[in-house]
Amino acid sequence: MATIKDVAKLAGVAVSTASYALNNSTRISAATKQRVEEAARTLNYKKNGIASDLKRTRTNTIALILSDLSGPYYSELIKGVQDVTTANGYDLIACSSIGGPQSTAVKFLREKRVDGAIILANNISDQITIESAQEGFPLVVLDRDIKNKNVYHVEVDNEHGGYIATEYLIHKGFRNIAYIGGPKDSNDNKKRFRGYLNALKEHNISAYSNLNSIGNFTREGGYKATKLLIARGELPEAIFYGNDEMAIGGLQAFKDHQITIPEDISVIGFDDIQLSEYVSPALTTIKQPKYEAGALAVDLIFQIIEGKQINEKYTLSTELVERNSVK
Amino acid sequence: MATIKDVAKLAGVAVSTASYALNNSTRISAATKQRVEEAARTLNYKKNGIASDLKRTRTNTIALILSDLSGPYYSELIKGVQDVTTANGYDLIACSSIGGPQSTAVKFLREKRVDGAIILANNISDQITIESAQEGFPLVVLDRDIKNKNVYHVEVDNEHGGYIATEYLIHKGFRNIAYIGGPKDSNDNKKRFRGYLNALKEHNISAYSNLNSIGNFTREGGYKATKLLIARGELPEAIFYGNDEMAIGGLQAFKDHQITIPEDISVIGFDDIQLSEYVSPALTTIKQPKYEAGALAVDLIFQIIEGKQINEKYTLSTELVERNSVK
DNA sequence: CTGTTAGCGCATTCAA
DNA sequence: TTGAATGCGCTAACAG
Repeated sequence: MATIKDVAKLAGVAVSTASYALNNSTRISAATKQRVEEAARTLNYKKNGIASDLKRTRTNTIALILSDLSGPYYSELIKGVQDVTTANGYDLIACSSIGGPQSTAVKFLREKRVDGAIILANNISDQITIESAQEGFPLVVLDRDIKNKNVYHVEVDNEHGGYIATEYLIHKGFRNIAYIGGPKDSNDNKKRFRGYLNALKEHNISAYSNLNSIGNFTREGGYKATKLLIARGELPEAIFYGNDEMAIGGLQAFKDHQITIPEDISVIGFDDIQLSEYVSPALTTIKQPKYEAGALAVDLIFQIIEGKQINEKYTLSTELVERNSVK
Repeated sequence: MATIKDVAKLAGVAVSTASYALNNSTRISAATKQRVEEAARTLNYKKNGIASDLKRTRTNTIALILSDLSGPYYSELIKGVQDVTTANGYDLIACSSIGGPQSTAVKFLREKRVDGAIILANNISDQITIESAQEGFPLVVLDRDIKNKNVYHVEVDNEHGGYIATEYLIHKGFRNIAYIGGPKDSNDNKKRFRGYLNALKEHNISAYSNLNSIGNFTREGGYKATKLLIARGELPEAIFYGNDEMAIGGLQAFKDHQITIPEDISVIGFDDIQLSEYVSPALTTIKQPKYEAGALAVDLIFQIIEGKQINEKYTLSTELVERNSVK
């Protein structure tokens, strides 16, 4: 494996000259540059990026920590991250936090292998996040609240989203509205539920018997929770599912029982995942500004890298998407 | 930022001792080890992974090169890659090849930042792939044929897949079968088309007027190609779309024109993406063994790293998934 | 415009 | 069991 030394030797110049030539420094004459490039080509020289990074004490890359590289896929959000990173001339790598402390994600978080990181991974502990955050290593968290120096936070307004979902159902004339929620320890879920309660309270409507923290944010969870609801025999007029996956599971359960949506019962979800447009009926839901969240997250990283002072928390707003699952 | 020197100083030992202690060498007494670990903790020491990698001349990580981190999402394939990588104690990072020669992917491919790479990115040129392949840097390509030393190749049998798709339609009694294809320069597309032609020829059926390389493998491309077909006025009895995305676009176009599937015309796709199960009607398609392909790809990397001799090409077979889009 | 040289932070060899 | 010394490959300050 040829190193820059070999290239320099073959070109008959000093190592530094070779380095300058290869890195497009202006201080090198065209002739020398040519010679060095030619030498590099004949030796099939490839620079060792690791050595380069070590020397410069920066990597020019940002890590995106995901709970699982194989999905669930926050496509829009990643697009936002990707676009802004590229626009700033940085590189982006994605890694998974499967495996907890042994995971690739933790390795990258801990070992200064990147210049900053964005975390969108519920399976990474707050502790690891806090331990990794340091002066000069900006960390932006997207899916939780962490109060800690050097940890910044972008979130969508889940509470208000829960509020407008419920408000919408109330405006449609429903009074008996159930909330089928996700995991108890999910921050997003808590906030959506709170929004739901607030909207009800504002209209002096009492909440439907609690089905929070039963659906687990999965399609299957939504299916089972809905089956349970049906088995109880007292269906509400409308259901607000904590996320679209659960709502889609619910749609399936209703279909199994010949209950038609939205004629018999109205359904609203949360997230606006791609699938929600394709299920039948198309799912009315709350859309999150995912692209913007991703873009903002990286933008914050760059601001911190540039030494600017920024807030430790940013909140983006949600929006109703009307489709066909509410009567 | 504390380095290992600082830790050693605080613990009152030599740097090497600190290194051994931190890396669980047996040659360090328990007492010393404790002292070093404590020092590391109080200084909030984090090792510099880059320096470590440079010294050891290996990174213990594999790169997965994708055309775009934000999808299209080869979920199953990535899962295969991920599982096997983790099982071998290696780390996995994903990076995108958007931006061509300036992309993160190329940087990782060229600069020895990883111990091996798997390429699933149509937007990376053969030339870059070939240039990057070297002794000691195994490269596995998943979406094209490259004949070159040190480049290995895992593919699904697209030709046979195209064959069984067409064969299936013929068996259902159709004679007038169109193929709507993807990009002209796509290897997968070429092979699927060839399989289509072979099946027709075997039954002495002539091909429908060529619509190959019109659909671009995108939903929108499939939509437009189908619109064109409809505008022509002479609909075939059945259509074989080069991939599911295009087929789904086609379904939409037919819906726009009140043409019902499969009553009026039969449709078959290729890939078995997640969505194909949810569209209406559910899409009959050809399933690729994606998980296996991903798993095999990494497995090959490890075999090469271990110095074993392997074939330069592996082919996996496809399978028909019957749903409701063929009459 | 080009060459000499000192580290970047760490792991590891060799002596003690 | 520990410590001193070396160098992984590269960049950049400095000198010429």
